[in-house]
Amino acid sequence: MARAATTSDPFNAVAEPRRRQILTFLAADERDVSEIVVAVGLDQPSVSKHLGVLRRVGLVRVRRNGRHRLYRTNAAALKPVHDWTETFERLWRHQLERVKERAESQMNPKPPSQ
Amino acid sequence: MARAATTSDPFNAVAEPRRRQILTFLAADERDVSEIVVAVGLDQPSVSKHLGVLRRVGLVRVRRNGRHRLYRTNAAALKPVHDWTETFERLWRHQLERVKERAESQMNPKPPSQ
DNA sequence: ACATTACATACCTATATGGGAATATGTCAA
DNA sequence: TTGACATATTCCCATATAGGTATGTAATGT
Repeated sequence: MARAATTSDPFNAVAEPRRRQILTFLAADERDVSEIVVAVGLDQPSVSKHLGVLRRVGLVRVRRNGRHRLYRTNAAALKPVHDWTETFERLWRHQLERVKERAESQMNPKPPSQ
Repeated sequence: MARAATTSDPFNAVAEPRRRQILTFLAADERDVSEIVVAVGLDQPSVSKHLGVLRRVGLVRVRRNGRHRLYRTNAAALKPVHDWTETFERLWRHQLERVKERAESQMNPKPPSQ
C-alpha cells in the first residue's frame, strides 16, 4: 500500500512544515487567506489546499466576512498529538536526569564503588 | 514537489500509525525485531523498514545481542513534537474554559446584562 | 448586468512512500 | 564449513501527495 492520507488525522496534518507554519501564524489572530499567502510565501491555491487539509481535520476554523474568509487555529485539535507525546514525557525526563547525573559526576568525580 | 521525506524529522516519522504503535510498544522495554513483528502484525521487512526510519530520526536505539537486535524507544527525540504542541496548550485551555463556562451558564442561566 | 476581488477546486507532474516478495548480510551452532 | 536463524536491503507497484497552472464560484461595487 502507499502512504496514508494526510487528511486522515492531526498527526499527518502537522507532519507538513508549511501547515505547522500556518497553524502558528493563525494561533494569535484570525487572518484571511491573502495574509496567509504572504506569511508562508506559497501561491494562493497551495495555501488554500493546506487550509483545506487543516479544515478537514478540524485544526482550523473558518468564518466568512464578505469576500474574505477568516481562518484561525483550533488548538484543541492538537491535543491528541500533545497527549500522545505526553505519554513518553516521563521516559525522556528520566533519560535527561541520567545525562545530568553523569555530567555532574564528571565535574566532581566519585571513586568507583567497590 | 512531492510529499516531504518521512525520514526528515520526528513529525513525519510519527505521522505513520504503525510507527507510533512501534514506539509505544518499545517504550517500556527493549524488544527484538521478531517480537515487534508479532506486536504490529506486519511482515518482517516492513517492520525493519519502519525501524530504519525511526532509527534515522533518532526515535529508537538499537543494541546487538547475538543474532538479535534489541530496539528501544528514545523518548527524548519526541520532545520537539511535544514542545511544539505545547505552544498551543494555553489556547486550547482557554477554549475549553469558555466551553465549560457556557455549559455552566446553561445549567444556571443568568439574565442578560442590560 | 458586468467587472473585480477573494477563494476554492480541478488538473497535471514529479516524487516519496508503505507493503510484499525475493535476496543479501551477519551471527551462532555443530 | 555448512546450515539455520535473525535482520536488513533491494526491487516492485499502487497510491497519495505538494505545488503550480488554469478555471470555477461567491460576494461586492458601479
